[in-house]
Amino acid sequence: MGVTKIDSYSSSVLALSEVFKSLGHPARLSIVQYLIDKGTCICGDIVDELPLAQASISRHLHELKNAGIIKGQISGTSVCYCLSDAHLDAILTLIHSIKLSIPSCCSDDECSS
Amino acid sequence: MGVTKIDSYSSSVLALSEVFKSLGHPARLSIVQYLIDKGTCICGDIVDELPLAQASISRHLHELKNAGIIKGQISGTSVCYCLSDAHLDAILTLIHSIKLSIPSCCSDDECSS
DNA sequence: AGTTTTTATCGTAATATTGCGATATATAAT
DNA sequence: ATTATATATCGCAATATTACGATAAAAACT
Repeated sequence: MGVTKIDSYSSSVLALSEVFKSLGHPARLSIVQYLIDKGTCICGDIVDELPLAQASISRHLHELKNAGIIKGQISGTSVCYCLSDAHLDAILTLIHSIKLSIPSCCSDDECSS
Repeated sequence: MGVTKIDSYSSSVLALSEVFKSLGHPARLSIVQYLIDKGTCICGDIVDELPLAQASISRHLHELKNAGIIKGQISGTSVCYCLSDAHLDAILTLIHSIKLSIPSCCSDDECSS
């Protein structure tokens, strides 16, 4: 975060900004989108989906879990992740709202024009 | 953002994550909170509110404007900023929802316990 | 026991962010 | 014209983030 004067803020503002920060990276947002679409994932699913090494995906999953966005359940050798329902509705609403208002984007992915 | 493989993501995901990223810093979130409370501000208002130099506040305002969160209207020697109404409702809902679910925080600021 | 599969963690290099002082710019007031 | 007020930008140093390969850890299978 650079030279952030982190101790100058209330814990409420800090906690809130952590949630936003965790969603403020395209890889982590892609993971959330994947979970919105598919419901659950294991780390390997995302490794297949994004052009990042397994170590990097694991770190991003860890950060999303830290921020309370997702939760993981150990199942054999793998860990099954899903969206934690804490802020889920609000996050979905915001994502939907923002997507609608991004002029350069059509429905889901790239624009042809 | 570190060594981000930024060209591997759709413009939709990139734009969306930019919005989240801009809210993911305590100073910028404090500015948004100020605007929720008071409606408008000039740069100097925030300089009085936060323990940051004028140059830093100006940069944060610029980033919020860049992300489409706020807009500024020149008025004499100062610039009057207010929340842009694009994602406003959705952002308010999310902030409210997250605040409710932060266990260590009571109503607005620090907890006494 | 050894091997495979899956995830997590460590160390490190590359890059981004943050914050500040100094300075530039632009309007308003004297 | 000069001064005051308000904001923006530049250059730099300090710190944070990101990504990777290598390796560890832990369960499942042979």
